[in-house]
Amino acid sequence: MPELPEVQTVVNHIREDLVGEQIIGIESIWPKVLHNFKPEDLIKKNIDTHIEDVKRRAKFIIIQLPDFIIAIHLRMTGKLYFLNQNELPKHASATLQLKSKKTLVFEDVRKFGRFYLYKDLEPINERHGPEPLDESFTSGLLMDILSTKKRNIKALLLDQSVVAGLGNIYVDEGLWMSGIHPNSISNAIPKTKIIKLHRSIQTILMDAIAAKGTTIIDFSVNGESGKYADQLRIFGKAGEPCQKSKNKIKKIRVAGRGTYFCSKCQHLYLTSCD
DNA sequence: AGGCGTTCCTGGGGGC
DNA sequence: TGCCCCCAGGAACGCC
Repeated sequence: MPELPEVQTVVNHIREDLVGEQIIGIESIWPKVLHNFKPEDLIKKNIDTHIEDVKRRAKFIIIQLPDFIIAIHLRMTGKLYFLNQNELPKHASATLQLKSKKTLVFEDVRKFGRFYLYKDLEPINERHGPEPLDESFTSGLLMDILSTKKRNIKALLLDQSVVAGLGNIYVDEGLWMSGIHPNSISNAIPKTKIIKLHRSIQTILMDAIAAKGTTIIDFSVNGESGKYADQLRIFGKAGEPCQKSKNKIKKIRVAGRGTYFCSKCQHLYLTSCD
């Protein structure tokens, strides 16, 4: 399940080859993959324009052209990479044909991933919170966010309109590292713990990007895959001993998601005491 | 406001 | 071995 580090890894991987390219065709093999446009709409707009930049915002891959953007969301199983054989993979949802004869393929087993055509980032910005690795995302900002809401902390951190880019894996990791029970109520968490949570989120995301993510991402020929899986401390480890307390890691359901935690290390804050 | 259920999908795991 | 059932989950949406 691609989250911020996995999306950043994809961007880092394809960016150099894509900047300066021209898109000469788009094929939607699974028609629903194009959420708000048709292939002709894109081609009409695209004559003689070059890709200016490829970047990430929240969990979107942003292909920036002079007058519009293509935003790609991988959802659960989306993969975006340059095709280097003749036949398309079994679960190809769409392809972008480039002037250099390269083909960018979007492969997506569960077909949740989508392409969006927008004038600019505004439609994405208006439904997304701050980037957790931005300078503007301070511990003070996180404190404001948590204290002004009375919400389940895991649900809140998964909410893209509150903080952008976090998903199930990195939320569990962050809550474990900062010693906060996933069922805690946001405005009951003490300040010192919020500072710890802030630092944990940033550390975990940076380490995961450095390791090229957790999810196995097939980059075609060299089959590069994320190595952060080796560094996970809590996610997917039900029944194993916690690294800190040796207590048995539990799996429960929080905010509709499978949630891993250590009942000894992670304190449940339900009512404000300061 | 916020929690919860539903929808979209398919591969894979559990149970028998 | 084989088959069926159900689950996993990001985000949008509707309902209470």
